[in-house]
Amino acid sequence: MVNIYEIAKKAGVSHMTVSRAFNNPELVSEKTRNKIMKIANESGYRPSQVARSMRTKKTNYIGLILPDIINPFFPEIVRGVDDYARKDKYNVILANTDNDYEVQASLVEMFLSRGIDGIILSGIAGGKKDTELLNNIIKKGIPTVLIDRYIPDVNSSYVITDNFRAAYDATNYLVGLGHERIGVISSPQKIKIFQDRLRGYKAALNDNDIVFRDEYIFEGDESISSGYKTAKNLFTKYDDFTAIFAMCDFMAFGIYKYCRENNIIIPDDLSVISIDNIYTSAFLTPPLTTMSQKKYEMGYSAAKILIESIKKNKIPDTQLVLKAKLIERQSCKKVK
Amino acid sequence: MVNIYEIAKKAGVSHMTVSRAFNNPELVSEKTRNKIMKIANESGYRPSQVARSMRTKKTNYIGLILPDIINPFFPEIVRGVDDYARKDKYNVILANTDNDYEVQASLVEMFLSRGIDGIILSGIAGGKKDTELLNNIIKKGIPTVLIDRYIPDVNSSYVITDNFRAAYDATNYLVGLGHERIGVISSPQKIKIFQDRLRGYKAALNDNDIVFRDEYIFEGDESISSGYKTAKNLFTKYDDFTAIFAMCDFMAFGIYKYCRENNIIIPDDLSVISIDNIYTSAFLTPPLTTMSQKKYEMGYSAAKILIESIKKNKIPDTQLVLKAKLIERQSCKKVK
DNA sequence: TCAATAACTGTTATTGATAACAATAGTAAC
DNA sequence: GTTACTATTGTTATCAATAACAGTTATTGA
Repeated sequence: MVNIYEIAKKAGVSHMTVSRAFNNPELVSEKTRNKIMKIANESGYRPSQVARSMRTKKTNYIGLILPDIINPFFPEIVRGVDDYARKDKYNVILANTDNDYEVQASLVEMFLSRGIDGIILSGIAGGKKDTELLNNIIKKGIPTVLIDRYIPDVNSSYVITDNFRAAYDATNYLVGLGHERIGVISSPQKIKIFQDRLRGYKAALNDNDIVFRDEYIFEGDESISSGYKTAKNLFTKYDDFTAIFAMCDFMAFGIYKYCRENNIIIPDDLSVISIDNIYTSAFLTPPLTTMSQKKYEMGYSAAKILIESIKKNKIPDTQLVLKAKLIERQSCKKVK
Repeated sequence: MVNIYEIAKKAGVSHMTVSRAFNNPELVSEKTRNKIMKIANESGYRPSQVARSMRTKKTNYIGLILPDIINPFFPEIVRGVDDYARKDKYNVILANTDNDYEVQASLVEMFLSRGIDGIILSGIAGGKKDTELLNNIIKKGIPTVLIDRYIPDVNSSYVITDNFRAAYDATNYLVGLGHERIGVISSPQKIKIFQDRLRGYKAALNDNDIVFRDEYIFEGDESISSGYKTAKNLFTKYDDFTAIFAMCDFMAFGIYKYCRENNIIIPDDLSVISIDNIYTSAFLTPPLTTMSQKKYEMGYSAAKILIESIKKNKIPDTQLVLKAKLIERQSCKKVK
């Protein structure tokens, strides 16, 4: 690859003038600039980002760490991040962790060593070690934004859904259809945002004078298979639920599977509502009614918050809470 | 961030010894090495990848260009790429193009300027400009591997499914169930791999002494909505198909939607088979019978081919063809 | 005991850009 | 004609590492 000195030589100027022609064109006379640009084009010259990063201490890379891109919750987030980032000439380094703490930690090491400008962490679990890791990153002064998670006592930026409200609205919708016995297929309660969803469920019941029962809560792990298993548990213990509130679409997929295999007709025998609205939920039979999370916007906003703070050279401190929206399809029905 | 000189100073050695301790530990005495490593750890020293890249002309980055990560065909590929890459300490830069040629070209520019070590191109359309772009990259000596595409007359590496065979097997499976009037919802025939699929369909008909009819082919664009529209076209023109072969799962999703809205029962009234096996196809009602493409393996192998060739410092020249596998679910039925 | 060799460690140059400061030329004002 | 200023361009140092080569010990064998 041709470098800045060769271009300078061909154009009969110093390399600094070439550098300026690219980075501060207003400092170079139009005539010189045109000449330089012409020669640069002809020679296929491109300023080396590596050399530039060496000097400026900025790489224009942001790291995006998530559990598993195969989970359909994430691609839209990734797309949002990439779209915003590229507008500003940043590139996204994607990495999957499978929620493995060691992997997460080694990725952060790798990113630091690469001098990336900021990190977006999606779906970090929030245990003790995660908290420690996050604190460490923040202490090092690397701008970081969380997506779909927040960690109490850690002062970091994040973008989340109003989870309390989403669960409240979902539950309220079911109650509005006449349901009173509503089971919950819950995501792990050790994670803060799922506690918020449970609180939303409780609050909605309470506001409708329905008694909350702890034994109606069945906890899974966010996978389809755990939705299936948990539904099975639920139905072996009780057979009189008229509705289920699942905390994520994936677990609703598992419920659908269980119901199909056991001749439980959705929505005639059972209403199902969940939270997420992943891309294929509309194509289940019946199409899934769900609280749509603004996944693309979460990614887009997180990238915006991150990159703006990188440019201002300060740690981001924005907390953004987005509203979920009820997508009424056909998995819920009025109870007789 | 602390640099190599500070570590050298603290350890009472030259910076080269520190460099060697990290890169060629066998050249440094155990005693010195341990001391250096201890000090490096305590100081939180990490060799700067940027400076290293500056000198070695290798960045350990690979670029992954694809149309749209939201399309469920791609996440598994991405996962495969990332998994292989990270084993070898490479990181993946992800970028979406929406099949826009300009975006594609500017990404390639960006990647070149960043000095990435290789490119994986997934789902490149294959028109004249794409061919030109690809030829350009190859001419520059940047290792490149295509996924799910190959371009005639361009001598590049690729990883694809045996598309002829996949379509042949799908069609043959339908014929085996007694179907003779089999419509095709086709992906764009300007793309080579889809021509191969059509040839597979024809060959299977031919081998079973069924006459091929051009007017049974309806071309869509790989989206769900085009599957829907194309199905509509098909059913307004004909009402006696017993089966449809869709060239991708997404278009099968569209067919399902059309059928649900028009009281056509799958598989009683219509058998549907397709190619892909994206993650949620198993959760349609009825679960979709489809030829599973080894998406994860495609990504993994492409990364392997690419990175191995990067390490050997030569252009990759491997063409890998993977077999698709029939996943028999419940969308196809014996015809009476 | 000394030369030859092996095992380590060090010095200097280099990578391709930008930062900081220096210098020059040209123009306007006095 | 000199000064002051602006616009433009140039020189040198710097960023943090590795490459290439040079040196220094330590060890071995005759």
